[in-house]
Amino acid sequence: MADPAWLDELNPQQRAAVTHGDGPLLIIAGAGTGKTKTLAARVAWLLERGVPAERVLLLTFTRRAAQEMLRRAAQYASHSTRHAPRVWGGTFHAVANRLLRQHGHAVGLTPDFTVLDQSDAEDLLNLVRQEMGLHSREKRFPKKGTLLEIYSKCVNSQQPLDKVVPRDFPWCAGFDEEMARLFAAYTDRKQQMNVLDYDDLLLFWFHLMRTAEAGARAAERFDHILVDEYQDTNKLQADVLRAMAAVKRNITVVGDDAQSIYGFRAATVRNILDFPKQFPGATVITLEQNYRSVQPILNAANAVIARARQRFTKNLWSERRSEQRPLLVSCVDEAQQCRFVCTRILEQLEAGVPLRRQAVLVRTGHWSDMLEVEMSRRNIPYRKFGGLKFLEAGHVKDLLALLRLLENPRDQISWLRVLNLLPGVGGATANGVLRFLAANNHDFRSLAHCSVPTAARERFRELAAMLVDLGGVNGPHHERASGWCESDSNAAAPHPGPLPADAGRGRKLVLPVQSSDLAQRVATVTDFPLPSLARGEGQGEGSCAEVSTNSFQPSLSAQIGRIRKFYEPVFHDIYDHAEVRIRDLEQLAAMAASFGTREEFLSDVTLDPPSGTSDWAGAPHKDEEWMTISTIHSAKGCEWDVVFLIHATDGVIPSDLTTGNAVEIEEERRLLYVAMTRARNWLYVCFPLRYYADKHVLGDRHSYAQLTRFIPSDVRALFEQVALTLPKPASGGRGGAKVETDGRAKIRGFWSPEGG
DNA sequence: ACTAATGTCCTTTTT
DNA sequence: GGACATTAGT
Repeated sequence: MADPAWLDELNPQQRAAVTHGDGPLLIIAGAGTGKTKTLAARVAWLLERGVPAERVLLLTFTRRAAQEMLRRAAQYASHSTRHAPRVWGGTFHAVANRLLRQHGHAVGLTPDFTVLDQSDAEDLLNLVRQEMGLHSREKRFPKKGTLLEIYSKCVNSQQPLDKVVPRDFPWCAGFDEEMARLFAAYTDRKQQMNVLDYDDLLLFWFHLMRTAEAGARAAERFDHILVDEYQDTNKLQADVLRAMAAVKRNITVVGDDAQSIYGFRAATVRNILDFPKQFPGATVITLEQNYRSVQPILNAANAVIARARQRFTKNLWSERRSEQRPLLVSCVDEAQQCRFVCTRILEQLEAGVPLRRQAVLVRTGHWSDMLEVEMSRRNIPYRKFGGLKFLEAGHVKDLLALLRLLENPRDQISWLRVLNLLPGVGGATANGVLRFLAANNHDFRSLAHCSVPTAARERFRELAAMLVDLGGVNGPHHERASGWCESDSNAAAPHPGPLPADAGRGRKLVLPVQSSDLAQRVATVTDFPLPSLARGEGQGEGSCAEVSTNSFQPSLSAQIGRIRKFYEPVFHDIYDHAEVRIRDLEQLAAMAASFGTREEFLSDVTLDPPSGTSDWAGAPHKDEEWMTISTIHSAKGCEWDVVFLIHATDGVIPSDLTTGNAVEIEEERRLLYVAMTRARNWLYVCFPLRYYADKHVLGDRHSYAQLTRFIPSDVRALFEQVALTLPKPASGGRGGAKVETDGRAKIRGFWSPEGG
């Protein structure tokens, strides 16, 4: 077969990677070496060679990356590659979600599970913790966020508590026994609720692969597996992959150990370093020619990473020459840093670099707060990625909770959130209602007979009416004792992770509720099945057909419309600034319009949350000009002509919050490396010398900062160094900062706090 | 006995 | 500004 013409666009290493035949392949692809292009071309090449698109699996770090790659694969468009969209593409979690809805029965799952996002998982963990009485101990028990981190790290690294806690959470020592019990209870509760958390998606996929029949079928399903960003996978993911590739061994992984920045999520650089051992006979190809950055930027970046240990040595080089070295800008304080960045952005814009080709990068979301104010003031449009998410807004979560309830009436977390919306309802009443629901097979119709305090009565009635209107699916299907159907194979064998041994068996639904008068009363009023439900009593014996006659589901938009009819009056009662917030609800509704089913929408929203505040509407923003503000993590895989890294101080990079162990420090070094290698032509590394202490702390104290330790003096020499100073307060406080090495700088609108 | 309002601490990175 | 603990109020 003749090679397609587009192969000529590739350099020899890229071409070797793209045209690699069968067998394991590791591509070490440095920053900007055409990794996306190579992977996309390989997909296209496989399709050209006649591999059916649906037998190719492309695992990426974000769904967006998958889409981009498949779009590019389709661009190498011969007739056969137009099928690229039929390739299975997505994140590990999204693919797990898809596979488990189809084959989950082999590990005791029914296809109607819902997925908990992080905050839901934390809330559930907290609920269980409280019920177990672990919150009131003499010594302070770890908080929910920490608990979930610990749990998650155990699962994802496949290591037991007593190994993880001393190493990564030394301050939580001494609670091992309680935590083990807590995590077991948490696992049980998820079963009762018919929900999976993020980690479960991987965990159950892993166990699916261990079942004889379904595991073999899953492994059979794909002829080729390609994995992007392999350096950011964890042990559990690697185990899943090994099982998926066990039969055909056609696995291609691409990554750069120097860009591994997800250790906090249990990603381990060992996966990529050990790949040749894990897959004996693997071909290793290294891509070193960088097509992105000018050489002076690479020189600086190479110098930063040169001091890291344990890596595939590679030195990036570029044909893009330039006289311009990256700039190292020391500012007097944060305010000056903001002014400098804004001014330079506008200068670059005038010089012909559009806003979309410029970006500001920060270590954590809040470090751009002051800059955002300044940018708004100067009318510089921007979008922010990473940091606070749209989904975390209370009112958005409310609406989603209502939607989830319809999907999975046993979702306690959503119930608690929804019930707390009602006036006069707190934890105790909510618990009572939950108990009541449990006793009535979670049938919405039973709510009509549930008593609640007077203050809540009217709204509660409206809620019940709404749920009954929309909740067609509510019958025997949901009445199995645990919602995890009988396991047909007992392959869900226990392992170091917290999957319970009895995952497949039926489990009695017992809600451990603190005894409270009201809860007892509410529960006893109707602690018997309602007449209309009696037929559903026998453990899941009702046929599904019987349910479906009752389960006409209105369109998703109609459902949301009906929900809003109930929710918006409530919403106005409890939130300030309703006018602003209501737009979010509209956006949510607009977004949902493009989804077919409720399940798809909910899964998508939890597995691939919109990353920016204005990420939702999509098309309307197409033509607008805006620049990017992003966390370094979210900037992975991106590039811009001009990049500003701000707050490059010690204490920010590396963060003061790291526990100080060498592994974490090394990751921070790579973070800096990732940030620097995003830049094509201009790189500004900025750092303020002085920080004003929080307003909460002692008056107007300030502290002094230093440049990050990852740019020591010998590396500094590779930068053009710029020191900004404040002007003398002669002209009544108005003036401009002087850029000592660059007289052109015109910084306007500057108001010196010291000078005034 | 519950809910709602007030007070105090800390504040990564993301599927 | 939000999470958590505590107190005031119904």
